[in-house]
Amino acid sequence: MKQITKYIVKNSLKRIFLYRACLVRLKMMGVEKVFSYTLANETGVTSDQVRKDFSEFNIKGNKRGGYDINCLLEKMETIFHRNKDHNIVLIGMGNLGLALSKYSKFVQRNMNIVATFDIDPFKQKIRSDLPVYSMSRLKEIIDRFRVKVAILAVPEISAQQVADELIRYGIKGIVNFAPVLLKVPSDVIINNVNLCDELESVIYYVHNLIKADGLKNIELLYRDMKY
Amino acid sequence: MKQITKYIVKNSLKRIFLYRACLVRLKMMGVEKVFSYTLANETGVTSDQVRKDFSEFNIKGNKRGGYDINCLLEKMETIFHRNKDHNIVLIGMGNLGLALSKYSKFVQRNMNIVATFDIDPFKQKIRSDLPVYSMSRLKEIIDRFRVKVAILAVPEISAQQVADELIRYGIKGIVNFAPVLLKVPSDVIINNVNLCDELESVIYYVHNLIKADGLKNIELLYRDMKY
DNA sequence: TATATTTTGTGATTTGTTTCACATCAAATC
DNA sequence: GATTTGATGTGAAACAAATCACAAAATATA
Ligand SMILES: NC(=O)c1ccc[n+]([C@@H]2O[C@H](COP(=O)([O-])OP(=O)(O)OC[C@H]3O[C@@H](n4cnc5c(N)ncnc54)[C@H](O)[C@@H]3O)[C@@H](O)[C@H]2O)c1
Ligand SMILES: NC(=O)c1ccc[n+]([C@@H]2O[C@H](COP(=O)([O-])OP(=O)(O)OC[C@H]3O[C@@H](n4cnc5c(N)ncnc54)[C@H](O)[C@@H]3O)[C@@H](O)[C@H]2O)c1
Repeated sequence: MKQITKYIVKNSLKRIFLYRACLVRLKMMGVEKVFSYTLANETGVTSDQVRKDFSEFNIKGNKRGGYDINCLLEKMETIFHRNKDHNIVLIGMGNLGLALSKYSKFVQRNMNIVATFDIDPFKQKIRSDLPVYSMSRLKEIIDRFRVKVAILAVPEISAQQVADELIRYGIKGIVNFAPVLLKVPSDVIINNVNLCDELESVIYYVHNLIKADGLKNIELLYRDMKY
Repeated sequence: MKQITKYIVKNSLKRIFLYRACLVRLKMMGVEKVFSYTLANETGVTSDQVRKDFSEFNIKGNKRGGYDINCLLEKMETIFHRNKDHNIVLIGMGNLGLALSKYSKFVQRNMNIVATFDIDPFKQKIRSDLPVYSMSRLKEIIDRFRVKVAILAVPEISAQQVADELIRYGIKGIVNFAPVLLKVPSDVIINNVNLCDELESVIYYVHNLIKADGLKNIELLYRDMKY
């Protein structure tokens, strides 16, 4: 029970994802081991940071020998519970939901959208690899597939109500695309993805960059954009 | 030229977006002024944080009287250059690109996708509010509409090459949905949106949360998920 | 007009994160 | 097998962000 109390900060988690993507690429290229500075170069962080991050997750390499890519990837799989499959539900088969339902990378990473849901009977006829159910079957499916995580792609106005329903049926984590802050119990994880904000912040930085033209240490202006 | 050297950190920028969304909502409800703790309550941060953030952007309120919502919103518009319109191009009209091209919130925030592009002649026939051009017209459109920011929704494999092209034509900021780290000159802003990672991090936190069931200060586990 | 109250704005302090620096070890070389 | 070399791993130091605490100001009240 000890190490559970230790929480992992979003930024280092994000960097770990970066490292992993890079490792996968290197592996495909036939590379078998890496040094912290290889990963650092590829991902735009410092090698210290790479090692510190690894140490945070208790990942060990070989002094002088660097890290074995296979070991590294295996360790990461365990850390991220990727040996198991993860069943997901997707609510809202509008423009965005439809795109997400067709996204093949989720499956490649063992994250399976087992079913999608929409309130609109018309949407329920969408020809797709995935079934589109009416909301009345939500509980049944969540129970059957032991779903713990949901993707929420319904309009702003319905987001809270749908979230409440999901949580009532046992959902513990939501990736929320609606631009609202959901009110949820403290044992439910919400990850808000707000694409307007993402676009707007780029515009903001670009403008400042243009105004600051000629500034030496431009990277200071947007150093947190890195990942 | 003084204040330009001061960079704004992504987190405080994100919080400002939160405050703004909240202010817009309150305004619609007829509210005219707020206190830092009102905003704090609504957005789940502390009132100190709200005031510190405001002070970072040089936003002033009235001692005892709080903040006037209209002034606040106006100030924010200026800070975010929202008095001007911003022309955007969208590259890649696949599943995701199509959804994004139909997203009405961008326009509501003065961010106009003026044209979309795809290499696939078939995609160029998509019936949509927006024109879908072949890549050969990219330079022309970027010049004509003085576009500085692009949304990149092409496959991983083409992302770098398309980014290079965009930058060659003068694009200074990219919201990149392809799961690759683009190599770009230091005066170009990249904002990577990696939806797999977003989903996976929720799964990670949910799992740890379930394991840590009964832990007092659960919020520690995912405090950086807040916004 | 004086006093109490309430909220802002910001240095000071605490807390958190990254970078530095170097001991430690494993391999390569002599 | 001793010595050099080159990498890891991690406390210590430096830096950055969030919280605290309180003076200053504006309003309400007496
Ligand atoms: N389209 C985009 O590219 C995009 C980008 C970023 C964010 N978003 C956000 O994602 C959400 C969905 O956007 P969209 O463009 O797909 O909208 P949309 O209107 O195309 O789709 C919403 C879908 O949700 C369904 N729905 C509505 N109420 C529901 C309910 N109570 N239960 C179940 N389903 C319900 C609707 O029938 C519809 O099919 C919105 O909150 C939007 O702000 C969209
Ligand atoms: N579909 C999703 O929900 C989703 C979610 C997250 C991330 N992404 C990422 O977004 C990107 C697009 O995803 P998608 O699902 O829409 O893929 P897609 O294959 O449906 O669409 C990609 C589009 O890009 C076009 N294209 C390919 N090469 C091009 C080039 N050189 N120049 C211009 N256009 C080109 C293709 O013709 C196609 O229309 C991918 O990198 C994907 O990993 C997609």
